[in-house]
Amino acid sequence: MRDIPTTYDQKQEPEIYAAWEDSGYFNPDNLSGEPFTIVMPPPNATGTLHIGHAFEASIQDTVIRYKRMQGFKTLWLPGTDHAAIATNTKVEKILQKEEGKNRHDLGRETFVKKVEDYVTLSRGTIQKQLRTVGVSADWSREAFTFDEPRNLAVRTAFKKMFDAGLIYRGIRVINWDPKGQTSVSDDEVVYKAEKGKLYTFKYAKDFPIAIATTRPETKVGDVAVAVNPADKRYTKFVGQEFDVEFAGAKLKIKIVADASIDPEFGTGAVGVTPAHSVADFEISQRQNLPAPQIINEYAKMMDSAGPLVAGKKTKEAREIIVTWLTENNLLEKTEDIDQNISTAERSGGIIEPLPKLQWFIDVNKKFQHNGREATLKQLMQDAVKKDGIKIMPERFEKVYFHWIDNLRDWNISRQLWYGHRIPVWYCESGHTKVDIITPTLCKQCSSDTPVFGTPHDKAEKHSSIIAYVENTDGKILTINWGKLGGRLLVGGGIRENEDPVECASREITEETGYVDLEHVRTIKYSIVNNYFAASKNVWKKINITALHFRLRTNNQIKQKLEKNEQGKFIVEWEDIEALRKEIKDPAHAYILRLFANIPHSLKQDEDTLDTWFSSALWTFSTLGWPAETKDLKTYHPTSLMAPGYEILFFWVARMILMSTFLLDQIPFKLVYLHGIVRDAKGQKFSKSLDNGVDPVGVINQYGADALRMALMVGVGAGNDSKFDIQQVKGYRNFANKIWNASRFVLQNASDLPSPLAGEGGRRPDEGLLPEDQALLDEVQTLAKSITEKMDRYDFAHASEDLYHYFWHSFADKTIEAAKARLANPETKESTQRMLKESLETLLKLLHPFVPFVTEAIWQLEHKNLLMVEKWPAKREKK
RNA sequence: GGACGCUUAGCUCAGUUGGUUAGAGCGUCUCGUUUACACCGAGAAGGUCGAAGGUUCGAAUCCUUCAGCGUCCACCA
Repeated sequence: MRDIPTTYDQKQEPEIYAAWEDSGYFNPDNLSGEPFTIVMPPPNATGTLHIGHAFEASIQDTVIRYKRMQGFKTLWLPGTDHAAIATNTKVEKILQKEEGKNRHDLGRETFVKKVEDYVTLSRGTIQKQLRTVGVSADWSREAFTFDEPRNLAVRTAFKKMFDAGLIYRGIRVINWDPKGQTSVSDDEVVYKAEKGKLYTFKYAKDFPIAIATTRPETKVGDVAVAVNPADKRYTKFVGQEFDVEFAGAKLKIKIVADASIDPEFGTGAVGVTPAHSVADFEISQRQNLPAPQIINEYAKMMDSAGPLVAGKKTKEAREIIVTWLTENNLLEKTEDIDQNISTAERSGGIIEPLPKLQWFIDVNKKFQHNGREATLKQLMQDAVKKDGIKIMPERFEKVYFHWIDNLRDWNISRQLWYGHRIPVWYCESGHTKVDIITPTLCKQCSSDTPVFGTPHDKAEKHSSIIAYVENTDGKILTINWGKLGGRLLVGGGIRENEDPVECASREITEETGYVDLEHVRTIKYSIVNNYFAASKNVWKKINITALHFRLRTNNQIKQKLEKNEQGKFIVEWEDIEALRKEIKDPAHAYILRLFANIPHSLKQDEDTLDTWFSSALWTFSTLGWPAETKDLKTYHPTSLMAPGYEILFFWVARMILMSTFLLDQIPFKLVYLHGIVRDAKGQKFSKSLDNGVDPVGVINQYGADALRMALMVGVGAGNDSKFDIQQVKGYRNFANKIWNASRFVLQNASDLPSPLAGEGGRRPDEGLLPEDQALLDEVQTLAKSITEKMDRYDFAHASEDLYHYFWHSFADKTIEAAKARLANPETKESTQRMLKESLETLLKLLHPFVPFVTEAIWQLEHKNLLMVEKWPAKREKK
């Protein structure tokens, strides 16, 4: 009898995980076969694992493990999200609480540093927690939405869209969040039902038309009254202008006819407040009306609102104006109504529509795409209609199309400090520069003022600069450029570990790689950001410890560098003064000009990008884009995306937009939308309810397998589910059942000669009694049925079937019946073989769902990992 | 206002293209300590499938209407 403990101890899970991770099989470089890719929806870098994460991770891990066993080259790429707005808000709160300061007290740089420190501290917590769930993700490829490679992707994407005319800057009435002090996109606005009052009034006694509003305080910003052109009651007034004195403000109200007005509603006339209502702003554009702003970013009335309310909060102003209306006998009616107020999704602040200069992505603009005219909306529609993206469950496809139909231009700029800075620079002369790399000079200006010497300048003609960087290993990587004929030469074929002297000489003598100043900036960008252009499309990360310059005349290069190391000096890149001191030779004057004689310096746009802009690039920015890396070619389009349905618009739709536009590829083939995990009563988990469950605590108590089963069994795509700890307990018992059934088999079949069926040696059916063969056939039938369900992504039933078969057929019936047969020498061996083979097949089938306990058992008998065993049934052909 | 989803045993949910006595888990009850497991086994009770009407030889399943619950979208001043 083998000595195996009578209960499965989930405390060994971390050890098992370590064995998987150490095996290298999380990394597809160590696997072969057709690629199968999932890029993980990145949890917030500052977050901690909640049940929803555990659920999402379980789904993906189940798929990945299944596909890996089936022989796919599986990549599951993990990462975290910088979640600009959420993180920004979080740190501001901490700052307020601990130091009583706001971000402006610190200043941009200090604040951003503080946020980054905070992110560094908490980033990684969630990865550690994900490991406890058992995720078999390739940590070597881990990405962050706000690291350098992703920043390069963001800038590249922005520039490409800008160049295509799809990104524009303009003044629009946007959703302003006074609490978070930023604009937010339409999707980040959530409506809350509230009781409100509808006031019907006239601006002045002699004003001919009454209007209705729920926000009297905005009426001091009115410029017109709009009526339906077909409304006979008002036709005679259209075109007239009235000067009115309204609540202390002098207004000029024009009567205009606009088809958007519903004559049936209220008085059939609308007071138009262009600056503080999206709909009114549009009317004002059509009717050529001004848009005076009367509410500021802090939701306070501005001086332009008139002396009666200036400086007051909107709520106070409302009361003042209602009082004023009453006192002046202008208020005709006050009705109680149900209305929706707009709030900011993250901060909860009440949205104040304000006119602001912002960046937008134009979703309706036509552009050339593959020789055809298209809009971004069309690209998004086609991706699902005909380019092969499948959404599960299917009903969400309808939701998706409906969303696209109603989509307006996407406001992508945020007035936050933490996030990808908008890659746009402005110079004093008013030039705008959009670029991937950070420019230091205004190209338009500098083209008027050459920064380099003339081609005929002999001294300059024969000089060159070599710059090289040292990495931490003391290895030298070179970046060098020289100057020939007044043009700057940059080494195009920079080689790793190449001797700087050799490189410089080679570059110059071969006269390769003529480039302009732009390329110098590219190099500079790469150096500053620790990225090194090893060749045209390959970016390598290096650790720069020092940046060196050597100045030598061309013909002396080799000799001097070999012999005279005193020529070497170190400068800070931007430290022009240091450089000036070092460069004494007037022959190198042009170098000074390169750094010092800057015609117009550029200032970067203050705004940052909507966090979803960088998230939208996630499927390919994680694979190396914009470089055409091997990963990108191998793993994109990805196979599966499994987010919650609540981010279908925020994220899934935007990934489709970016991928189809930038790569001309769909980002993924299948979207499996999962539902929300609620508490046992069906309520959402929330801080205010304090009903949160810590999955790590659950795992510590009952094991990851139990948690995973509880989350997966019976939960279909798109369905919300309820989390009950009783269920987890039940599946912990199941894990123990697997353990003990296995224990029985191993203890009773250990004297059986290995290897077993199929693995060389005897044929599977050789010498098997018919009744045992029948049981094996039954398991095989199950394997087939499970495989079918897995291929349909029907984990709800696959897991349930396995649970049921293992417990109530294999354990309760097969094993029970085997007890007598094992005692009989006639039937013993056949029974042993049947038991062992059944068990092995069942363990394989169970592994994607309960990876730990199955692996633990497998390790009792095998050297190889169950994780990479072959799946026991053929793949469904499609 | 528009769209979608749900309503089946005490609870949580399955029920594929309509086909015999409607299933599972948990819970409840009864019995049981047989050398895999009490984190167990054997067994039992428990449902006129939200309501009404229709199609059909036959409806939990298809159609219509209604009710309740829920979600998303739009938002009218």
